[in-house]
Amino acid sequence: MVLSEQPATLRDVAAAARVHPATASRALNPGTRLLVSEETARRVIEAAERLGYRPNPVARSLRTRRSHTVGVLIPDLNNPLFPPIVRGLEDRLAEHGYVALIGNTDGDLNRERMVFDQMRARHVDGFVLATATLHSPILAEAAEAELPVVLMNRTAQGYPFSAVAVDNEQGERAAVAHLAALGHTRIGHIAAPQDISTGTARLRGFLDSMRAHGLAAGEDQIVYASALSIEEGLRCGRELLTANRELTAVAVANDMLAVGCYGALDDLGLRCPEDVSVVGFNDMPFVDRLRPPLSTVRFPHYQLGAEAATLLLERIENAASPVKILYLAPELVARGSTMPPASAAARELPAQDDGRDPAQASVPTAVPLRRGAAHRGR
Amino acid sequence: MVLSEQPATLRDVAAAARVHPATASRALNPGTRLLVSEETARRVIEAAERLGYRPNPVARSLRTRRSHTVGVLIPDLNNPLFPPIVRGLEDRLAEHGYVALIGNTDGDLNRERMVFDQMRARHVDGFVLATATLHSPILAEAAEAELPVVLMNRTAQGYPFSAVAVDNEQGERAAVAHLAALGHTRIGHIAAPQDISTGTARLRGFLDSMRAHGLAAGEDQIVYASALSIEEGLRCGRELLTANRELTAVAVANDMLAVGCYGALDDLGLRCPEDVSVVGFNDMPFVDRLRPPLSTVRFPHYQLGAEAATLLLERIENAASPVKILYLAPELVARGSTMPPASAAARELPAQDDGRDPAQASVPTAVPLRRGAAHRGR
DNA sequence: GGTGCGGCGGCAATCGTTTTCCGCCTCCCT
DNA sequence: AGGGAGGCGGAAAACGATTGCCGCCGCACC
Repeated sequence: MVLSEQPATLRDVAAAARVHPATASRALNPGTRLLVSEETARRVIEAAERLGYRPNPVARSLRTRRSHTVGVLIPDLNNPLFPPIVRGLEDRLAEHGYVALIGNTDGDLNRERMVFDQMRARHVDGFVLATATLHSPILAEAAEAELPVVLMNRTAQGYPFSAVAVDNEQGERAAVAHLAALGHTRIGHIAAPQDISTGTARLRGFLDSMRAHGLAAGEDQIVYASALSIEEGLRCGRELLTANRELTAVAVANDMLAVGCYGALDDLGLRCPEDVSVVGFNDMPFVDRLRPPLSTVRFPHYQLGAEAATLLLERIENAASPVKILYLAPELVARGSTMPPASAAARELPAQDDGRDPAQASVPTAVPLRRGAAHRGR
Repeated sequence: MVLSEQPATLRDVAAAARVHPATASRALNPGTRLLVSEETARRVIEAAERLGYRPNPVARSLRTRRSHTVGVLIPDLNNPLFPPIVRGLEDRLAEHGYVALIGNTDGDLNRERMVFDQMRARHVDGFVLATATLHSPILAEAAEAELPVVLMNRTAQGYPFSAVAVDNEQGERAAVAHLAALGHTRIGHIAAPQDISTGTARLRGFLDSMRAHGLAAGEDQIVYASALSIEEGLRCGRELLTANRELTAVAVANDMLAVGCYGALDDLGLRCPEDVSVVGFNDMPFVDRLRPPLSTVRFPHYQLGAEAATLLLERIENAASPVKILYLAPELVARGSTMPPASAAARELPAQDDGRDPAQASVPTAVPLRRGAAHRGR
């Protein structure tokens, strides 16, 4: 590579290799390389190398109508759940020469429309939407325009979009099963917003599992969050636990809400897990650093993003490729925020799927009491 | 706006308004509008409106060599410190019609080079680098190529780049002053990597302030982290506190490290804040949710990003604009992780800037002991 | 009434690629 | 030896905007 004022263009390469620019183009593109003789290709490639030629992606995009850019709409990048997902997405895209344009929407429809339009104007080749709600107008618009779209994490009915999501029903059932196995019978639920697929699926999982365990699940045991924020978790936690003092456990549909719920417990003078067990959903980063470490439902974040990227690339490369819906299996991870209810007799705890006794992972200052009780019971 | 198969081009608009495409272009661009008659401009604009004309940014970029895109290099997007900063950046950029291309580097030079080259190939108009280290080869390269660059959060000596950063020395001095005011005399420091400006500045602030308070600050009181991760914080915390059992407080140069340090305290059977006070740096999201809530040094995250964007836009719009270095003032926020050392006689605590007694904010299960002890001491 | 000037807007080149359409040359087959 | 086929590569037209240059027209001044 030689240093020059202006970066080398295809014409320069062609001139250096004594061929026509068209030939140089063919020689340089793997797809059309077989159209030129091996000798010519070699000469062109060598010249390109020597001049440090970098194809101008703008010019290429103009001609091919491909920007090798995809738009990614994230409801809230401040939620630490998303960065690892985005990482998986970006890495997979990068393997194929694509880059991601990240847009925050804050769950605000106007904002969502703005960034969506902005990205369309920039001719992104497709979209990964982590913002789907029941009433997203942009889904209909994207379907209408036949844009390649993949829904990520949240799904939506009635659109011809590929999607990758978590089996939320199963995940929430596992959360309830965990609490039930510990001996809890009066379990509350803080539900995520019901215009989001994760909200309804997890609520369904909760109700299903409660019924399957023969436990009552009345309307007074459920509080509906209107957003996925710590503040909203605080509000819901307060409401649920003041209205329903007998609850010994809360299955929270989202870790951000669960973090808020911790705050509510503090406010009400309740201890976690001694007075109330809490289980979240998502296993977002840092919840294992809380006191007590949060029991929650885990799914592979990075993979979710990577799979979404793969699905989108399939649709971009071949518009006729089939629509796929991919579900990732969730897994309960028991930590310190769940333990048997204070009223329950001490007894053998069931083995946990990550091999850790939940009591061992809980607050040092709190665990010895419980562990002692368990030992006495033997 | 009328719906059509192909999106309207400038030619379509021109045809609809019965003018030449060149005239339409002039009429549509605010900068050149005064070159056409008011009547013509009106007609063109009206036609554009009617056809739902959206200028093709790719074609425009090809001609103007401006992509209205800037590259942003982030050392670790999983660090929750960065999302709010990026938000500020993106919002400010959006106001001026620019979008950000976000790139993670993981503190890996190879990765950094890859995304940097990738972004240059895409003809970004400038860079915001939050990844500067003493030895970043790309800084020299960017300077050589006279790219518009703004350094964010981290600075570097000897480059003609604008920068926006925190006054890290002052911040760390405030952290030490806080601990000293509580009565601590044996204070350790977990230093951030010394090839990063924040690492050296905070260490300098620590040493300065220790000296100013007449406190010893020997080499055995300092451990150097080799990365800004929780794991590294864990390692450093263990090392510092096992080597130096008399420490009653640790000033940690970074919140991620501080979170790891919490883990080290647990491992060693030490309680925070009763046995060891901890103060971090950055006030990244969620540290107020830890138990105990982390005392730390705050700076305005969103603003940092927004100012970086402004600085970069200045440089882009006018390459001759002066280089500016902007420092944001930090502010100590005292939470539950700091209290007077156990050995100190109980006494009036200085008023905290957030109005909360640090003891009140700490772990409910732990605080009563300490609070009781304090009461007994009166 | 002629000349000059200024405002408006058309013409065409240009940005750097890709791709379609051909023409040429070679080689092989009959 | 002639003709056809096929491989190779050149010419030129896109893609959709911006912009330097220039011409036209009208008005004003001498």
